[in-house]
Amino acid sequence: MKEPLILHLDMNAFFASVEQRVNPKLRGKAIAVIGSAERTVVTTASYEARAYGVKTGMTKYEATRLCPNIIFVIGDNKKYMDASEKVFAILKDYSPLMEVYSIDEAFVDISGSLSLFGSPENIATAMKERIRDALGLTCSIGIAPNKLIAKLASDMKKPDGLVIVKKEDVAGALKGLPIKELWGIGPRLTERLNMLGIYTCDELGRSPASILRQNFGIIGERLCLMGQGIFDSPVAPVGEEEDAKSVGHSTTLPMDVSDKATINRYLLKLSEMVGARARQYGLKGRKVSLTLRYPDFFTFTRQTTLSAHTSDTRVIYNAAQGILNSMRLKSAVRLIGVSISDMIKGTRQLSLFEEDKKREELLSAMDSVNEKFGRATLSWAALLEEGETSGVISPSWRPQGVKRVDVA
DNA sequence: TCTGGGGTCCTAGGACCC
DNA sequence: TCTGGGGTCCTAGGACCC
Repeated sequence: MKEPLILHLDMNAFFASVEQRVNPKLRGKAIAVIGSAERTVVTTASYEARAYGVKTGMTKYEATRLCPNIIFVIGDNKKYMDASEKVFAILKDYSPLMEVYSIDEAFVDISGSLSLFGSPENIATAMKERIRDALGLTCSIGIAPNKLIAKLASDMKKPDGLVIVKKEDVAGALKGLPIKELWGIGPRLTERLNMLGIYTCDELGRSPASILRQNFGIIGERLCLMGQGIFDSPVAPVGEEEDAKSVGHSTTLPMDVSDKATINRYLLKLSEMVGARARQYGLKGRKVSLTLRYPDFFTFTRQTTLSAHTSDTRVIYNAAQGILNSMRLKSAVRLIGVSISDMIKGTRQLSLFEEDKKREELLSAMDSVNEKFGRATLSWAALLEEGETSGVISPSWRPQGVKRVDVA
């Protein structure tokens, strides 16, 4: 039986590095990739900007205060998707067991790759060289007996790091390590564990499973094992991913809006984005959720269950609108979101009624145009009419986030 | 000129049925 | 005039991740 050997790769300051590659004027400069022109936050800061303390999640105002010369770049997910795919293609050359974890992270099970490619060091070094040659980008790699420790290891040295934690060194790596460093232990769990007198991973590993189970239920036992560096979740290779369990889009409005007609236009836009993507995936959902956020950031969700699964824009829109009409808004809203869940694989059954058939043909025609010319090219008439007169949705309005997932 | 967007998983409580 | 409990479905919210 082979020793399990898992590699985790994490691209360094990915979006910012891609922008610096594409535009030489940005190289060596403090830049931050942001989501949109206004009401946005830093998505990724370049290392030059990080030196000033600029971090993900900061507002433009905060970033500028720390680093007056910072250059803001509005993100272009297509670029990052392209770079991402090239990176993953390289990784796949070293093992078929490659799991894409996010746009800039992947796990590779290299247990069976050693006879072909040599030592773990050789494999990691080769990957890094090829990524640098092909894309001009650096990454950090961690190699360990499982995903948990591999992810920890890739985080230990940045940028351009390579850290290998052997089986016999796992306990040493966890000794004295704050629990919040572990994948899956966030601020809330850290606080609750601290209250039990548990601060480090080795303390977590030594804690009685019964105490943890009592306090954290089903995840208690897992926590104890994680503290010991035990984690048996396998690498789920590309092509064997599960279907999406929900599909949603949300947007923070350029300004707070209380007018229901305006909110409805956004609902229609978001419903179309959700429906289009669900149809692209061949999925249908039976629950429709509406998320709203007030200016004070109070955020809440209301959902409704449909009588049948759908990916039809109109059905999603009507459901979202129904939810909206059933409540009384306390104030203007700053964010609107629509999502569908409780999904099934869309069975390509023939419509019973001619009306439905026409609708489906229309939807599929719209999708193919959207594929070619971008999401916002075609829209519902109501949206365009209202949008022009009110000016709230400008013709250049582009849904953020949709490209990240949609552009192949 | 405060505070993005896309997800997964788990829990808790109420309705309803047997 | 009281007593029960299991199971499912549904909604809402929160923790966590990138």
